Amino acid sequence: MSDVMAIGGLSRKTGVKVPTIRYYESVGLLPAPHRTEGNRRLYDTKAVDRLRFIRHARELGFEVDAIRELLNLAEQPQRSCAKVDALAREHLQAITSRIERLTALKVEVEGMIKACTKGRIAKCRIIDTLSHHEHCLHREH
Amino acid sequence: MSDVMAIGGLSRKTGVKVPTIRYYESVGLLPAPHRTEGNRRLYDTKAVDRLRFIRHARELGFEVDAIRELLNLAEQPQRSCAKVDALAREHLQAITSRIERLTALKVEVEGMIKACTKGRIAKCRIIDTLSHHEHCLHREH
DNA sequence: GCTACAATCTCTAGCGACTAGAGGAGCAAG
DNA sequence: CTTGCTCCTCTAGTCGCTAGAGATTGTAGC
Repeated sequence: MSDVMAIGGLSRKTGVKVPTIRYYESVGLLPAPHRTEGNRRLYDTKAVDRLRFIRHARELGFEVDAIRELLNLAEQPQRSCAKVDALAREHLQAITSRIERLTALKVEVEGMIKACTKGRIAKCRIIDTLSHHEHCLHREH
Repeated sequence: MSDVMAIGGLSRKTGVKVPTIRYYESVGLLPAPHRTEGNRRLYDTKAVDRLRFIRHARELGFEVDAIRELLNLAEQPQRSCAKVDALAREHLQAITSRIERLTALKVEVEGMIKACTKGRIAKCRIIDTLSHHEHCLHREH
């Protein structure tokens, strides 16, 4: 197995699309790799690991800025991982509040749909609810 | 109470920012209003209602395309509201699947954080988990 | 060596739903 | 009359990519 590959090889190994890899380079998640004489990017297995890390963090919903920080931290093995923990907790908090918000929306929309009597639009409870916020269970959205 | 107002008045009455109102006009959610001689937009109470409808639907997470459809339907009171019902159900489905996905992420991130022993990054379970997808509970994210 | 064709390069623009800012004109109050 | 607010249009930025144009490089078959 060759441990040096072009961008297409890296793409196949990680499942990350070629333009996305270039994008990650442009935003500083991946370092600019060596190039061939013909100006093509050459990657080694370290790049594979790093890209898998990025990909996995993205799948878990971490934002690019957070991933940049995580990558920096990962390169300083002797440091305390308190910062890493904090970043993860921050992310967890963001996920939790998104879930809460969506759940509240779900309740409202479900209520709207249940009220629908499948009649004419003139009497449509859904249209009506959308027109009048005060019909909502919660005012805070 | 004057029933004709400039864009700032409409903004104050609905809580929608001025540039957002102009944006809604540009994407066809609000019709182009009459103008004064000095080229300023003039709105009436119908615009207030329509904007409140838009705003409320947005707060409930409906996308602009769906809102455009809902507004068209709302203008045809004699039609059956089956389409409205379908749009709402579609939206509910989207909310539900977003919640499911986020809940799965939450479980993973919580697991990661719990595994953290607050030591050095070299042994950090969070960094480790991010590096190795196979440590995850579910493979499908 | 020559010819296809695939892979890669850079650059620009698009998505959705706004938001921010520049630079200029209109308008009411002091 | 001038200050200061509101309004106008236009452009560009946000986020994380994705799609495409047009040019170049590399490779496989003949």
